[in-house]
Amino acid sequence: MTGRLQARSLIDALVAELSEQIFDGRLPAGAAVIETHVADEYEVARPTAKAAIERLVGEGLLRRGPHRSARVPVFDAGNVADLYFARTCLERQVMRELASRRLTPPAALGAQAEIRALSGAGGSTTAVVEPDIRFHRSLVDAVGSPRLSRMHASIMAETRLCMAQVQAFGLLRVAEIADEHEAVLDAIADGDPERADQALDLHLTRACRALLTRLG
Amino acid sequence: MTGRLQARSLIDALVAELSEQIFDGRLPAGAAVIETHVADEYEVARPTAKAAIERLVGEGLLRRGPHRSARVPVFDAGNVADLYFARTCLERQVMRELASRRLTPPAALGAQAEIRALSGAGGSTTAVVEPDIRFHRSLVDAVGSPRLSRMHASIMAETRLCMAQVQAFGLLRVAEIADEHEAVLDAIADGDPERADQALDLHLTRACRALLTRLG
DNA sequence: TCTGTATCTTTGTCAGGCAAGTATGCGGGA
DNA sequence: TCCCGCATACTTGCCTGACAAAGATACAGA
Repeated sequence: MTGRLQARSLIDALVAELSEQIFDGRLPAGAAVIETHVADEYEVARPTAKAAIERLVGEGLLRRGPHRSARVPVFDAGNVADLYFARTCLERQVMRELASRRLTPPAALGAQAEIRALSGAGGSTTAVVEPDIRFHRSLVDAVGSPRLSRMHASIMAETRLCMAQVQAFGLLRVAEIADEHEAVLDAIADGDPERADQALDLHLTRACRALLTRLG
Repeated sequence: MTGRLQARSLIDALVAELSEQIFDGRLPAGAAVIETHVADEYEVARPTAKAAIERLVGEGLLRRGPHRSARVPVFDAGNVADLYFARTCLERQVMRELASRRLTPPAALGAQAEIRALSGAGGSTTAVVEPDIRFHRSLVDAVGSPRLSRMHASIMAETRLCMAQVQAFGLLRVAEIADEHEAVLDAIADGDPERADQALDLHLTRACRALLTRLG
């Protein structure tokens, strides 16, 4: 948990703004993010824009080579597979750890409850993305490792971008997601690392496969 | 594997130089790394020094808050524990994966051979650090996930810094390290994920415990 | 002793500019 | 017609120099 008060520098604000544009598609896949344009648009100096872009590159939300403008990454099949492989790697071990401690974090339960509610209401499927991410994040955070949380956050940022890009909302039924989450939580509550591991693996494998079929 | 040819910008060179200074202790734990000093020392402009420092902060080799100078992090017990926890998380899953594929990368075998040779010669124990890191890195790289390799590289950079700081060389016998590595490789070659997982867990747990006892 | 203030250090951000590298379009030669 | 080399425009890498703002420090006063 970061402090309640957060000093936001100009660069921080720019990073946040650009992130949002990337996530909601205003900056489409493959679009060039040019330092001078950003600087003009937000009325900041070029070094400020540059720093923000470099930070986004560091977080994986933008890619660029030397002397080339940064671009919003386009996810191909290999990229999606790698993203989910890395994510699965992290989260499987986390589930094992949580199960061996029988630790079901309240935040995860809350997020799960929200997803359940959405599945009943049959509301917009895009609305499930946010609590879903929160569910996974709260599980990872529960093990209490700052480094692990940081790595996971980075992976999830990319995941979110990937989902937005592939327009993956509606590919999976909300009820299925809720059921799979439930299975993970049950296994953790039972203190069964092996089952928790497999339940999570199934959950992510399905999600990944849905994305891959959409990509062809 | 990155390309054979690498365009090194000034900032890249600075990052490399500062990294070395941090690793070999010329910049001791807690030392402040001040933008203007770096700029003067290497005869570059302050923005250049700033960019290099920010990159090192991003890699975890320096820490800093807003309006405060960057500092070489000091590792306390909690920090070491977290570092090894995150590392173990990653590597355990990797070993499982490699074992299920029966994949023993040649680079890992080479590094292991070097360590064996050192254990026979009874040479300087500090010399084991480099091949040891190479051993673990080559295993992670073998799964072929760029993201995973990147995360691991970041963790290992911190690990190296931590070991240098605690002066952990000589805490463990080279022969023991070699034996533990051998156990991991055997389990992978046998296609036994469970055993590979546990062999690696033991290896890292021991290393971590050695560091922790040194810290008191 | 504690507190408030003045000063110094260091970072955040800016403006403007030159050099170097990359992409693009055009014209000439095979 | 197609391919190759060349000139141009665009973009980034790095620079100098500067001012404002935030932390750190030391000192004087209550």
